[in-house]
Amino acid sequence: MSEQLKLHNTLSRQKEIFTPLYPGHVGMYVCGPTVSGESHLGHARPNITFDVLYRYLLHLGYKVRYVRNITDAGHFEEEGRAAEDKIAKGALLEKLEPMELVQKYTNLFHWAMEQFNTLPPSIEPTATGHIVEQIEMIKKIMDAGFAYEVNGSVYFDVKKYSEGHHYGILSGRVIEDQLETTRDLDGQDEKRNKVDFALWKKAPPEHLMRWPSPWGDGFPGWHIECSAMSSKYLGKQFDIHGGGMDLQFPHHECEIAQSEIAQGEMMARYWVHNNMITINGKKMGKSYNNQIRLTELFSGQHPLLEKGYSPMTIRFFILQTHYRSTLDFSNEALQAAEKGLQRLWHAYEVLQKLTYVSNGAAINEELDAQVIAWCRDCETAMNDDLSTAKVLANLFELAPVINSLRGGQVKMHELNESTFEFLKQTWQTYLIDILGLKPEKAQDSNKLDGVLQLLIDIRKEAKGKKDYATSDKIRNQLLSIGIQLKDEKDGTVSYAID
RNA sequence: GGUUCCGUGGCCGAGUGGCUAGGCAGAGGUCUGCAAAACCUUUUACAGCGGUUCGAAUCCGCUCGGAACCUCCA
Repeated sequence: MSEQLKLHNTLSRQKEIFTPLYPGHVGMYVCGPTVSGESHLGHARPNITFDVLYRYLLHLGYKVRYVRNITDAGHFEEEGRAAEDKIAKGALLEKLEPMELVQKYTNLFHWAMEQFNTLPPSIEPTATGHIVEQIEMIKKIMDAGFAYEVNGSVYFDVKKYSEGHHYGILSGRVIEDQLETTRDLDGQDEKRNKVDFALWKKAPPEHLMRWPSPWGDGFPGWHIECSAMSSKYLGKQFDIHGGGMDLQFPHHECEIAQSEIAQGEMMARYWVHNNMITINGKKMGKSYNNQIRLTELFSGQHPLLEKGYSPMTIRFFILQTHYRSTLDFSNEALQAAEKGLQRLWHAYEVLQKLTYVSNGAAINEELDAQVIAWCRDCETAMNDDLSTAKVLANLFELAPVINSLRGGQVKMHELNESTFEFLKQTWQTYLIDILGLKPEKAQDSNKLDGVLQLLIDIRKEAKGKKDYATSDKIRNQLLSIGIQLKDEKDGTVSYAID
């Protein structure tokens, strides 16, 4: 009775059973970052969410092509540098080279994603690398009569589109309302209607990024890249399109309209949107001036941060909430996550060291069944629209069982061997492979381990002689540098390094 | 104003008609030379008011409060 994966489809506003277009294969497109600035905590959410979806699809045995774009074309300026630029007209090297800026933030983004242990997408296309494809698509839309040129810019005619198509199908917007609020604000604009959006923008002389086109020098509009690149790599129609909820309108709505006209099909079948990260109840975003950059988050260098938080703590923090709920940032919540994750790691490490032994004594049927149930429920939870929070809750339920096996409160023979193997496999599969968490502490080198074993021995000898001054000194000094000794139930001593 | 969504115990957060969520914090206990860790036990819930139902945190209505989108935004 294996269950099927269900995903919440924004198009229907319901959870739907996921069936790929082509059996065994999944095409997934996720809107990536605009690399005109440094990534902040908000950016971590979609990338971690869709990384988990990607990993889960792989786990289910699908061959997945995961495409995540880099938006590196547009009206970019770097803060603090734009002003200088206008003055420094001299040497080429003194000027801001747009690709330099874009490269810098792309590198930073990649670095952060690596910290979060996200798998790289199969293809990571850039907007600047697909100008030709975008121009071609714009031409198609013009030929079809759904776009018009004004002064070297090209706009999509939303009003005309809406006469034969449902503009607002994704976001639930009503075109008439949009048109009405328009009239007052119209005027100086080149657009026929305010709802129209740019496919191509004419570049003013001082504009840094520019490419030649049939309509003169300019740069692509804000939505066309996703339509052009997704169809190039995933086909006219593909399975999953993901991104932040704030992209539903207008970005994804525009993508749908463009693709519909250019290739006559609804581009994606399942639209998956993650919710926002808030801070003090407000969305973290540029316009609110409340974003915490990832570099600041890791280092703790930010007025709102009491300390730095590791990438895995943040990943765990994000996965502890369902991806469609808002997630409120606070130091308290992050610190709770940090401790919770530590507990999970401890149990994971203990589990790695356990091996099954049985003396033929009776199985504790109740416990055995309960362990199986918690393990099985991980799959059920993931299938239910990626309930990562529930998966983690199950692992937390299992943690005391694991610790008890180590501590002796529960004997190994109380579990069936198959149950124990299932337990081990579940942690490996869900914690490591699917949720993508990984141990962060520096690999314990053999030498460090040797030193610690020596200290543990000396402490043991001291304790044997009731020389508690010495034994406590070893324990306390190690603790002060972040190494915690743990006296286990069975008399052995283990340690944990911060 | 329009569209959409949310309001769960000290904090964070699952759950969507009946069955313990979970984490962090707090309390008590076991263990310990004392601790820590670990294990066991445990207090405080479903914004308010009405309705549907044998039964609602869960469905419906209203009220109050909050958020997102409608402009670049993950």
